[in-house]
Amino acid sequence: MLKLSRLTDYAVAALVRLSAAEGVETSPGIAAAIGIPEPTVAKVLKILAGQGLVLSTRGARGGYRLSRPLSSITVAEIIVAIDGPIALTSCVEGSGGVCESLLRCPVAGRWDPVNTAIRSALQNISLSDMAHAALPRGLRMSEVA
Amino acid sequence: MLKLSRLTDYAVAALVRLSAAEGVETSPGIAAAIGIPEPTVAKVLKILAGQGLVLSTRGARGGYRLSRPLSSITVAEIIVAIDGPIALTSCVEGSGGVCESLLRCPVAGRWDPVNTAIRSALQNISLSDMAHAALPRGLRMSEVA
DNA sequence: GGCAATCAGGACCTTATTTGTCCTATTAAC
DNA sequence: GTTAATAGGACAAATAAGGTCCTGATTGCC
Repeated sequence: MLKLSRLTDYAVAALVRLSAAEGVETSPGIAAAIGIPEPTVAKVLKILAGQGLVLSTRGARGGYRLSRPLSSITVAEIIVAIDGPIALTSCVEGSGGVCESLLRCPVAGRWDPVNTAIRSALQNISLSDMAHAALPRGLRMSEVA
Repeated sequence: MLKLSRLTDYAVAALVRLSAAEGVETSPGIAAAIGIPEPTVAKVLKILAGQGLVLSTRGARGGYRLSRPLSSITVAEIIVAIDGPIALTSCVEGSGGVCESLLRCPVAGRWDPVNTAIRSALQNISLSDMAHAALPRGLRMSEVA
């Protein structure tokens, strides 16, 4: 169905929430604010922290805060952080495993333009675009619908 | 991992193959040509026929053929045919079921720009672009990488 | 008219992925 | 030292995808 994981959705919600909080907020606090179970939110934040999208402070009075403004975080970054590299087909995963029908496959390697087009589209949408429900820079609704 | 289903991959391979065959080809014939098990290829072809992307002829000497040239079939069409509508999050599926955290969700409905950007990107790549490993019309590699 | 080839449609089982939860260790404030 | 908080990983359950097979309908050929 070409959809992204639910965790990515949670990540966006958490980041937007963090931006609104303007400071350090704890995992349970964020969970309550966006209405998602705490353990799950904690998991997402840990991943985001590992990728450097949020900064964490441990210990009492600790919590998470954004490492940069929403406007400089792209949707592509979040997807990569949570779901891994954006590669629509296994052919381009570069994971060493070669598709067994490669020799006969008439489209071997041909998904690359599709992958790059998707990446490009996602890199041009920042989280602040989403927070404001606006269109990405340079695009008009007529070009996109 | 934001990937599309393997069946979509098979569909592309089958359609490109059908284009090369230039005429009617049977399901087993296509399966042999692209190196994918026959039952699975048959399943894909049935879906494609149902969506009008290929025309089928029943009975002896029957088979499948393209309904239009490759250049007028977009990647988006294939994905929609196999995987259903392109909607990255369940929020926008429009399936009547309302997300239970909708009221608190700070990004409710905000994925729309992302979805439209993805659709736009996929609609600008035709199967003939893939068959030739070329870039979609109007785009240069520098704009996409 | 009968036989063989071929698509149509759906049921079904198996496997892989994703979710969500929990447990233990570590860190820092008071 | 106690409490509040993150770090990291292990794990079971739920969901989705993939693949196979069976039965029925249609058409060409002998």
